[in-house]
Amino acid sequence: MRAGSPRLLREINDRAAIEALLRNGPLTRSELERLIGLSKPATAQLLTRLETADTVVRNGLRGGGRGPRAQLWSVNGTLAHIAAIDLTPETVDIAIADISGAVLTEHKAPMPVKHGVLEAFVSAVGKACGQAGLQPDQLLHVVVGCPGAVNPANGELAYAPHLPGWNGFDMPGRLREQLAAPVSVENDVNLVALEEMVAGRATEVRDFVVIWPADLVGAAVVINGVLLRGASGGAGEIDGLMIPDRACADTDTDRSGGTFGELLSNASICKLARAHGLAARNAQAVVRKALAAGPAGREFLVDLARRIATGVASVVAVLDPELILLSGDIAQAGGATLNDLVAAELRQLVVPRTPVQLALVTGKPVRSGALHSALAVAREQVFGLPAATTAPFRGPVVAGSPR
Amino acid sequence: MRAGSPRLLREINDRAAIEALLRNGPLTRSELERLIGLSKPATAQLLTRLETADTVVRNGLRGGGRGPRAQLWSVNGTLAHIAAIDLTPETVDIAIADISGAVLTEHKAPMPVKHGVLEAFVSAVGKACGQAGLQPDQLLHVVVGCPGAVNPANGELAYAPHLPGWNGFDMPGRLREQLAAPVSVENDVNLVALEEMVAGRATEVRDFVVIWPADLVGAAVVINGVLLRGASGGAGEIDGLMIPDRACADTDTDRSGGTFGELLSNASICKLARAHGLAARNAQAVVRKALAAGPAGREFLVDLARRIATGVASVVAVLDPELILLSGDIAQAGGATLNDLVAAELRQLVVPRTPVQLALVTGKPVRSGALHSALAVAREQVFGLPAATTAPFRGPVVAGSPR
DNA sequence: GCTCCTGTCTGTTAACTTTCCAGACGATTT
DNA sequence: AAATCGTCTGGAAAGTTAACAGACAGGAGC
Repeated sequence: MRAGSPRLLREINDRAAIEALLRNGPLTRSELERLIGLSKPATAQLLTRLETADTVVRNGLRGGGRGPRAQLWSVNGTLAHIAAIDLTPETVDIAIADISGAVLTEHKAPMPVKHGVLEAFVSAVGKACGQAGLQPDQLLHVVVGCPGAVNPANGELAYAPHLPGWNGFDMPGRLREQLAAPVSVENDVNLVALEEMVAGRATEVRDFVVIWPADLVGAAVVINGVLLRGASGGAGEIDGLMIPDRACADTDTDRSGGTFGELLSNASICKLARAHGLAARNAQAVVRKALAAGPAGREFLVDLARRIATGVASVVAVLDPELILLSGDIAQAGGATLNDLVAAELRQLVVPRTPVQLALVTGKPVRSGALHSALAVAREQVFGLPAATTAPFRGPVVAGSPR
Repeated sequence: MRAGSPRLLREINDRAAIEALLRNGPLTRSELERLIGLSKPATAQLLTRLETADTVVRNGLRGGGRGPRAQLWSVNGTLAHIAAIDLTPETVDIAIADISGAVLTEHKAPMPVKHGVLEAFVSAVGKACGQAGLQPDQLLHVVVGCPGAVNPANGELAYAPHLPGWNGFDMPGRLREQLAAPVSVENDVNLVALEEMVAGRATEVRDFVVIWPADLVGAAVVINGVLLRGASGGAGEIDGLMIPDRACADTDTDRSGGTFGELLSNASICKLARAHGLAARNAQAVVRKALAAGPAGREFLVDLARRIATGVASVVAVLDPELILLSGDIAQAGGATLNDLVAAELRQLVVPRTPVQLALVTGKPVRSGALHSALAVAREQVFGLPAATTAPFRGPVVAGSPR
């Protein structure tokens, strides 16, 4: 720790004011006073200083009460812009926002099946930027959420990415080069977790895990309010976890050495369903069918829950989190029924009584999470604000809407 | 974030000075200036202020160079005292230290087999305090390291504690009552991890896991330099982890559903050894014998390493830590050979190439870890210093030794 | 071997700067 | 008339730069 002169106080107070303005939208001077705890003259001086530095701007007047109309202030959004991108095998979904968090424009485009993905991606970003009146190289930061995880050593997508055409090269490096803007690539489940922490089920919780049972099982781990990425970007990559098959129905699996991913693959789940007399073309459909069917369906769901819970048990044994969130197509299809079955099975496997809930997936969690992630990077760079999401964030400010 | 007046500067600077003095032992004013970055008059004023508040004391003079002898300053150790205790089924090992980290006295006593453990414990603490010229109720904080983990809900020891006589009541509560001092009870493996982070193999690493393969498998998880305890104190309690038995030799285990602890129990390891033609009365002895034996011994060690690595793989899949440390009797007995076999097996199970090393267990890691833990609590209370061990700690100051 | 000078370091004092606070005052709006 | 906004004035708290007196080691000179 180092000591500081009065100059340090300035920095602390400026940052406090900027953070308050970002969080709580346009504010009058007196509101800002109360939020950051400075006196009237100090706050006024601070605002004029930040205004001449172009950091804050006047944003209308607040009337209504007695006395003269108060000046409203907000952070100058045009200081910097960011892009948040949800990249899937089928589509790319782009949002351009300014540093205040206001979304300027959105753009969605299909991705080609195999060749030319990079070109399609870059042109979609270019189009989105154009709609916002920007060039891609004016973006302060770009966050791309996609399946898989980037290996920090060589930048390649690892952990069995389901993104055809994106393998075998330094993905963030190539994007950075093509867009002439800083790019970071983040696992999609991690971004969902970020979003759940910011505006979903995990706002009151500091340690939680999002589990994504699917053809490619993923998980995101949040410890102490900070997303855990892992030494090689592989935290939460539990697809390869070796777990025993504890399903009651015999589906001929090698009971001594299945991976979590194998046990929850489409094929394996459909096989399990057939053993219970159910048939459908994929896991999601099977689960829906089982919910509609009677006792046989329930038995299948119990077996499925046992498989899921056995993997979740490993996570709970290692981390003992405050909360487990289930997300993804299968969990959504299974709804509260499957969720509760997993919770019940989990209780029999581990000592902690960790609550299991369905993730609150509304809207576009991956893109939203990417937006928050990019904003955190940009705000750290521009304002020196700490990027760790500690205090609850009250959601982005909508452009031009005074509160 | 809140803003601050000049008074906040005082607090920041005082804390910086106290931290520098705690870390780097007795310092002259000019050394302190350089460390915290204040000017000469400000530092001098700060020291006289802290001296009149009894927070720092003069600690001899530094001669040798030109000019007058410089005054040495250090934190007033007598401000508060703490106790660090290593509690095992057989013995209790107590150290009393002051807030500067100087150990005033040590005391070790045997524990009774079944009855009267509480009384024996309290009397041992009383004796240790007496040697230091204190009463137990003068202790600002007491940290007890022991096997198992305390359930925060009711204070009872959980996770199959191997501490006879300590079950079925609110352990920290009862100790607090008997000693009339604040007590916290911490898992012993957690304290070993803390010690490895402060002065062992993990000083350069922020995310690591200590694995303790034994009759009761434990693990300690450190994320971002902070020990993870878990929502119900159960983080790292991987004894109950469901893993398949991947040993080649058939020992008649239920391949579909063993727990990690069952596969590494004394009985199970001896059975595995017998399948390889080795016999001894406990796991530690078997491992030693296998090291001495030839190829058959090696085959057994490979099988043992497969069991250990399968459990470790679950941890790596969830956390992707920078480092895995093996500790405890079995790992010690197996030495580098077993360590390397585990590392090799682990590579076949997971994507990350997590290094596996033997813990650097010298001296008394549990008691030492308890000491650091108690000091962190005391320093937070007395000086308002943040308790998270972020910056590397350079070891406690030995009583009365000027540097 | 002794004395004295010099350079360097310690610790203190004084004057100045930066930052914030308390309170007063005029202007504005209901 | 009452409340509120924005600004102004004087002062308090904290730190910085600069200068000074005193202490001590080392070397020069005898």
